[in-house]
Amino acid sequence: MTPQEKALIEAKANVFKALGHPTRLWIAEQLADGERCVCEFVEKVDADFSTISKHLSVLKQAGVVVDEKRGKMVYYRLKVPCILKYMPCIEEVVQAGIQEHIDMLG
Amino acid sequence: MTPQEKALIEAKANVFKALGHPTRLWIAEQLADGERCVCEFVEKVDADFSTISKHLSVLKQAGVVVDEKRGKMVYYRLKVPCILKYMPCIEEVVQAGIQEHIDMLG
DNA sequence: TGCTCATATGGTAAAATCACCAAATGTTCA
DNA sequence: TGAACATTTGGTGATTTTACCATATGAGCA
Repeated sequence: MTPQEKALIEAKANVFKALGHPTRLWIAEQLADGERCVCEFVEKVDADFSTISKHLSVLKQAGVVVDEKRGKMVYYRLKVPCILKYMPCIEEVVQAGIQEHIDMLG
Repeated sequence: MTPQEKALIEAKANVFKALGHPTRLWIAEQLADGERCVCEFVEKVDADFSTISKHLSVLKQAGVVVDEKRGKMVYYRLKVPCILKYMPCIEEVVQAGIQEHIDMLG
């Protein structure tokens, strides 16, 4: 594996890792139909302002979202919306796991 | 958010998390064109047998791969191949980040 | 049965992640 | 300018992840 290949796979893994936290995944899904300000997330998740802010920073640094400050507020949106096209496949993985679990019990 | 919704998003995040490690993502990509035995991974990655085995176990428990023992060897394959279908999008995220970095320097 | 090979599991120390609190920053408005 | 607001940053302790080593399991073969 060349250093370039290694760097690429690390960057890609980093994208998955960023989405690999329930709160961050939820945030990404919230951005499906457009931008949201930070305050909207804090309102809906029962978590500290700073916690949300740090999650957003992880998503931003992974390249999943971009932010824009307008007035007092900061708005976030998906940088590369195709990310969301992934979800049906992920749900398929989850469903397969659940089905297997049911089969095992039955 | 209902308990069901919460459980679903946690399960989905877990799939992303499983892919969110360079070695595990690499393993998943290796499985693109069919099954591989554990020994093949160990050969190509410079890591301990037990390390690879544990990564495989994470992927398995997340529902990404399935294993099958045949004779002395254990073979792994992708359970839900669509996982790989969206790599171009992930690469797009990464590329966008790199481009931005270049622009910033230039 | 006993040996060897392929893989898994348990233990452990170092590093990373997470959520909260407190304090800093930067923006608007009086 | 100064108060109020939205968000970020720094610090901390608890928990999780990771990679290695040593040991266990389980299959095939002598």
